[in-house]
Amino acid sequence: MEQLFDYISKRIELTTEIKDFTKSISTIKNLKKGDVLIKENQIVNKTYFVMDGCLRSYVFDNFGKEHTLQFALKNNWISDYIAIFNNEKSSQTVECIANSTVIETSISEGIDSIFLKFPKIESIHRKNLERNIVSLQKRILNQLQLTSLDRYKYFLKQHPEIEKYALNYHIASYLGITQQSLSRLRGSIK
Amino acid sequence: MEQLFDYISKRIELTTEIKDFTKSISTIKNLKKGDVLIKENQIVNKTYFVMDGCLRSYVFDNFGKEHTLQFALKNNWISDYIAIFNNEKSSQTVECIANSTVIETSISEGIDSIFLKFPKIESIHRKNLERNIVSLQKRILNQLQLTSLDRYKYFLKQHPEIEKYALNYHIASYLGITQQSLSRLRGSIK
DNA sequence: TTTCTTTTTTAACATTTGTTAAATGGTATT
DNA sequence: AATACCATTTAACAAATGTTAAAAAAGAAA
Repeated sequence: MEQLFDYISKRIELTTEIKDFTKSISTIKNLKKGDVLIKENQIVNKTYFVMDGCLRSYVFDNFGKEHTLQFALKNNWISDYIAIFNNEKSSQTVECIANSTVIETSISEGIDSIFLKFPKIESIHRKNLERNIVSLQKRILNQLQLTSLDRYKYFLKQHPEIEKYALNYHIASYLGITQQSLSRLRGSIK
Repeated sequence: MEQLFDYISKRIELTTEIKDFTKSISTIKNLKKGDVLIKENQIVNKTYFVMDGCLRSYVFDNFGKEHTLQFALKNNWISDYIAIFNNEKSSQTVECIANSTVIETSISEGIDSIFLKFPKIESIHRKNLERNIVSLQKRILNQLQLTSLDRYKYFLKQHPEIEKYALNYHIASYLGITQQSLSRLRGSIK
């Protein structure tokens, strides 16, 4: 749990009270490759902080194809935030793509009520949201202006250790191309 | 100015103190089509709430092509948030694509210091960020799974009055296709 | 109206990416 | 080692989108 506090403390100092509260709603879990943490059409009241390993969130389209929204490596949060922020059932699947250790944090009492009790947590959360928006906007701009080859290169820079964990088709479905196209691109690099 | 307060009040009740503070850092501006509010490589210390009309934010790529990140219609905020949240110079251009009335809000004292003085504004901001993340994630998922024709249809639903304001190539550069391709798609609809 | 300017459409061709299917490579299990 | 299973690569062809250039349409200005 200290890993999470270390991570946050780099930006905002944490009181004992906040740490205790966070501990009270969190559990450390060891997960195996293939474990599914969130399925489609569920109520989402948990969010995950990756201590080690790799998780992936994705959706299925009408043809059953998967489209990857996010990879979460060490020190990243992952969940179905569309469901959480909109108070909807999940549309995403969150899955372990490697043996992982995570902190599972329960937000079943409602995130707004947490922020009411601990305004400092709202500040932490707010800053995370801002960083998240920056990276989502950058991803969109990349999608608009880069070729798929350049998107792939940029992706590898952004996710340095991803090739240890992710399959070819995981990455392709994040970039918005087929696994065959990605294979072609990889061939063209050499 | 009441339009902004009405908009916010639907979600959170506003005190006179907050309204007065907001007024003290805000000005109503009448703008003409073609006016540029933010240029590349500037310090960004303003954000804009559209009361009427339409603004657009976009970047230039290495070939001088424009890529649209956002259209802001009535009751929407727009600025270069990558610059603001990262404390960087602007990489985006924000431009009026129709005669517009906006509220220009100065955040030159730093948004963090504003939130320190008025925690309630931080809550309002936080909720806006959450909604923004939902729509950015949905846009990415659409980009991954929809054909350009379906993206175009979805875009029109999302921005009902956009055709009054935006040129063909504005929309194409938002969807990630050329204006010629968009023209083809429009032809195929009839 | 006429002219000038800008935007949109159309067309021919090039390039990229998708689709389908088969072959190859790798890993784990028996 | 042999088998089975899964992931990756390759190839041929189809479809979608980009590129370039010109024509048509729409708007603005004289």
